[in-house]
This record gives sequence, structure tokens and C-alpha cells, in this order.
Amino acid sequence: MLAPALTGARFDAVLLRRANLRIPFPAAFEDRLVGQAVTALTRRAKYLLATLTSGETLIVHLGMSGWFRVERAIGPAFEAPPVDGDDDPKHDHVVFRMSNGMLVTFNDPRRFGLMDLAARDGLAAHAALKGLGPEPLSTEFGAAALARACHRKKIPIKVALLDQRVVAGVGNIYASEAQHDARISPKRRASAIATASGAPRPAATALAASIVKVLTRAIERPQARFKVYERDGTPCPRRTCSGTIRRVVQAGRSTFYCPVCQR
DNA sequence: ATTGAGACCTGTCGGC
DNA sequence: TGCCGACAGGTCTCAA
Repeated sequence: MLAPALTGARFDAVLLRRANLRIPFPAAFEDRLVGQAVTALTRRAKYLLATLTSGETLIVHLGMSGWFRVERAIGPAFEAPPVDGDDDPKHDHVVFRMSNGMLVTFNDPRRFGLMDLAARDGLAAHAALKGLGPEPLSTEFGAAALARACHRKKIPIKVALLDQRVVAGVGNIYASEAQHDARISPKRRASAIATASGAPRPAATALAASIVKVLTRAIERPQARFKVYERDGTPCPRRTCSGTIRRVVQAGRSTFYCPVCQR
């Protein structure tokens, strides 16, 4: 568990095993962390945010293959117990040694992740967070917000769901899942879920509710299997539907949907 | 301004 | 058996 290992603990040492992930580490990354304690660990969109006693914020994105291994240090430096078979230490890019004796290792084979530091009071203006849409599980998100964000967009609605300015934190898998749950074709024009003035049509209400539903379920049951994602060629899981799941490419990303029940 | 395409990265998988 | 291309993910940059 990451939160107990970081929250309230101080960075005693930081080891960078390479100069960059998706982007370079910021200048003096190690020096700016060492000696600081983590006062809060939060999340915004797909970014993990660790507030430091210095006022700076450590920003982490896991990309697609990034994760943290948490273990008790066995020696004075960065000595760790042997890793189990699944983890390849060659992709251990960053190691934090915390004041509570824990080693927190960031492993990311594909290096799509990133780490950065935002200056005190600079978090909201940071390029990664600026312009993000509402959190889907917050009260700010709903049919009205979704319709407002989409009503001038000519792109397909599923592509709009991947735009983090529309709604923050929905990725390619749950965009397809939400579209299916709401019975809305991913090919429908984004603006079609709103009236000309940006008010929500019924499709916006259905889609907003489905986004909340699939994300809530994903958090409750992380192992649950997907209804449509990577299930092309299989029967539509909706009981009353006789369709077959199809895969299409939209904006360079796979979309999975049922052409029969999603209109 | 909006939209699309390409780049980044590496492990995996299917086809020859 | 090995090689080679396609593909997966999120976000940034560049161009139309």
C-alpha cells in the first residue's frame, strides 16, 4: 500500500536510475525531495499528487505500465529484499527511501509515466493539470457539465470522452464501457448529446450516469471483466441484444461497441 | 480554435 | 526456430 508508506514520512534518500521517464526529471529532483515529508497524498485525473512540507507537490503519472512496489528496507541504503518473478528490476527507475524504513520503488517497463515537481502555489498552473475537466465522481460532473463541454465538438462522442478537458480521468477502456452501458454509439457526434445552447439531451444524462457507474464499479471490483473492451467478435453481453461486439479505430485508438444496441 | 496524425516505449502476440 | 510488424496504453507536439 502506497499511502501508508508515504503519508507522514520523510524522504531520506532518492535514487534516480535514469534521467527521464516520458519527460526528463525536473532539475535537482532528488535534492528537492530529500528532507521533505509528505503531508497529503491525493489524486487529480490520472495524476498522483504528494504534497510536501516545502510546499512543493510531487506529481506522478503511472502511464500505462507504471506501478509502485512498497517494501521494508533491509539495509542502510537502497537494499531491498529479492523481487518476485513478476517484477523486473531493470525497470525500477526511481527508489524512495522513506524515514519510516520503507522503500518505495517506481517500476515502469514502458516508461509512459512521468514525475515532476510543482512549485509552491504552482500546482493549478502546472501544464499537466491546467484545463482538466471535472472529476467524474465529483458533484461538479453530470449531464449538464458533459453537455456543456461537448456541445460545440464535431468529433465522435467516444473520442470526446478521452479529452481530459471534457471529463478528467476516463481512459480508453472505460470510454468504451460507458458508451456501451449508456447504449450510445461511439460514432455519434459529440455535439449531438446537447442542444444548440449546450443544455443536456437525454443522451447526455445517460452517458454521464454510465461514466459514474462504470468507474465506480471499476474501483470497487478492479478484477471485473470488461463488457466490450477487447471482446470483439463475441456476443453482446446485454441479455436482450443479439448483436456482436465490433472493434473500430477512432482517433488512432480502439473502440469496442455493439452496433445493435448502441445507437 | 479545433481536429488529426505522429511520436514516445517496450513487451507480447500472430503470421510467415 | 526466429524475425518482423502490429498493437496496447496516455499525453504531448506539430501541422492542417
